[in-house]
Amino acid sequence: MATDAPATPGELAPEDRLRAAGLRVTAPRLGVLTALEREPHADADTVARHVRAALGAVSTQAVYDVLHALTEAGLLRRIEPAGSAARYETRVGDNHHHLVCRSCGVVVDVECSGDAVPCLTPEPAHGFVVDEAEVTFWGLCPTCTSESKENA
Amino acid sequence: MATDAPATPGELAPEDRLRAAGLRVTAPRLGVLTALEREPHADADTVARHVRAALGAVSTQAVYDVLHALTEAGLLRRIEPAGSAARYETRVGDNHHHLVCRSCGVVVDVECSGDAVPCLTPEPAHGFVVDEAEVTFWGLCPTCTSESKENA
DNA sequence: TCGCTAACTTGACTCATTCCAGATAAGACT
DNA sequence: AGTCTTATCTGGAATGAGTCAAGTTAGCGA
Repeated sequence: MATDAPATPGELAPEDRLRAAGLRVTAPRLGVLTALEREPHADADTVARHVRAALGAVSTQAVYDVLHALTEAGLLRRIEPAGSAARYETRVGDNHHHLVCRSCGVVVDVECSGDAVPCLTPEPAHGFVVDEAEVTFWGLCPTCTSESKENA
Repeated sequence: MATDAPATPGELAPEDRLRAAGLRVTAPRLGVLTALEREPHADADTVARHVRAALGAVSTQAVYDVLHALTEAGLLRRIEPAGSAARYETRVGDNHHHLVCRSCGVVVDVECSGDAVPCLTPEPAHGFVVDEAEVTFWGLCPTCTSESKENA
């Protein structure tokens, strides 16, 4: 069997992604990538805890530095749902959106409906040069829905 | 001429909107509503400055309380574009979206393309009960676009 | 006009994140 | 292997947005 198979078929392993982006391969960086593959949409603190569990001591600074560097390099995408700290994910490049639970804050990916990009261009763009359309769906996750029913 | 005509035709004056929502009419609340009608998409701090300019001393806490109460009551809508503090607007009830400048942070309203609501329902909602689709367009405003051209 | 209660004041406090700056460690090109 | 850089570490301090708590003020219905 292959060692360290990439999480997503067709994608490079963490190490190779770093190299491809012209970044040095370091333990904290691999740790951050691995942590986010294991738990997508984690915030900085959660990532730090994962990385520390895997590698031992890693400074908070280092985690923030890595998250910034990888986001800058396009290996991570940073999302910031209203009301929660910044979260990161390794799914980049595709146009997917997010579904956020108002109650527990959990975030799940949703594909952009259909294969076309529906809302990518607002009609009269007010002179803006638009480069991205971000769609966030708000609601209640299955767990929180059933919990609120119980209390009703 | 009518005194204190509502800002939007067909809408109630700030005072009446408060009463209609079952809220007490107080100077800070009227100040906040007026400030946001004058400058939509202002953050808490900007609102506080406007209100103080109009009324004299008003505590920061009062401004936050008012913003929360009015948001709760449905008189304000809170938006939180990534990277900036929470902003508020008095346009509620209609399904409009936002265009945010990556450079200067300015926010402008965009109508939801067409009259239908395009992206309101993600297809397989993963069991979520979705109640809102928030669309944010990112780009450069006309001013920042021309400035970046000059430096090129 | 009175009194109840919602709304406001003050001030301390949390939390995520950033900045700083010198010292150390470890990739990677030669 | 050696050197040059780029990352990371320690750890302290600062920032900005927003919250908590307890006491005071004032809207508004009776």
